[in-house]
Amino acid sequence: MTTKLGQTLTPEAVENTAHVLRCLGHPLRLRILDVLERGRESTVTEIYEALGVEQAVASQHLTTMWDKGILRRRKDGVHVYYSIGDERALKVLDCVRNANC
Amino acid sequence: MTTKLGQTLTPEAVENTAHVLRCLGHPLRLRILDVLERGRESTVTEIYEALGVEQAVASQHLTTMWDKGILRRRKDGVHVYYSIGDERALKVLDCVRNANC
DNA sequence: TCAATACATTGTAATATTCGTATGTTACTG
DNA sequence: CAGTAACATACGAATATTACAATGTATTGA
Repeated sequence: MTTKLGQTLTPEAVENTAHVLRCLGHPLRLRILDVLERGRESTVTEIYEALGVEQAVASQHLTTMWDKGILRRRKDGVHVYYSIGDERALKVLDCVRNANC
Repeated sequence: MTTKLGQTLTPEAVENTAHVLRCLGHPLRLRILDVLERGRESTVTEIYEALGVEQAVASQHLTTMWDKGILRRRKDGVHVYYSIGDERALKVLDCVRNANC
């Protein structure tokens, strides 16, 4: 017989990891991270103008990433500042992009 | 004015990265990686039995990951042996799972 | 209070994913 | 060659994602 193949990961851990990775796996969301990576903090307007997309689309993706804990957000008057809220996201990007991890 | 926010990543790099991450972002595919991580190499039968899913479903996901270069496959007679073909996949998993990256 | 700016949310049509079933293909065995 | 085991593929229904347009909400300033 071969080695017994079991799974060590809990179902919750698997689901959670899958959600985060799937969330990162979208071109626009990756570009948002790219912008935030060099700008540290940006408003929604800065982001959607930099990326050349509809305001609503940017807002949707930002909210999605905020829901997953990937982004952090801070409200100041009429502006909402987004920043990276989970350093693992950047690590993941480095892994896939440059293979230097 | 604020700092000009441009994007340094090429569209191809973004698309490629997104595809890989999205591919990893599926519970069953993560569990497949988990099996392969400890077993080094497994047949389709071993995998779908270990995970308790339909043979066709496992085969579909395995082929998907093979297409993306995440898995490697080797045919030996009537068996097809799958193994991890891109170490970055494991690094990404470590990042998201344990945050030790 | 009115208007404008900055974001978020909702509704929806187009598209993509995923699973299960059925069917094909290939390699082996008798 | 017939039968079977191991995998892959094709197809369809259910579901999820996405972008866009429209609308809602909150904050600020005149």
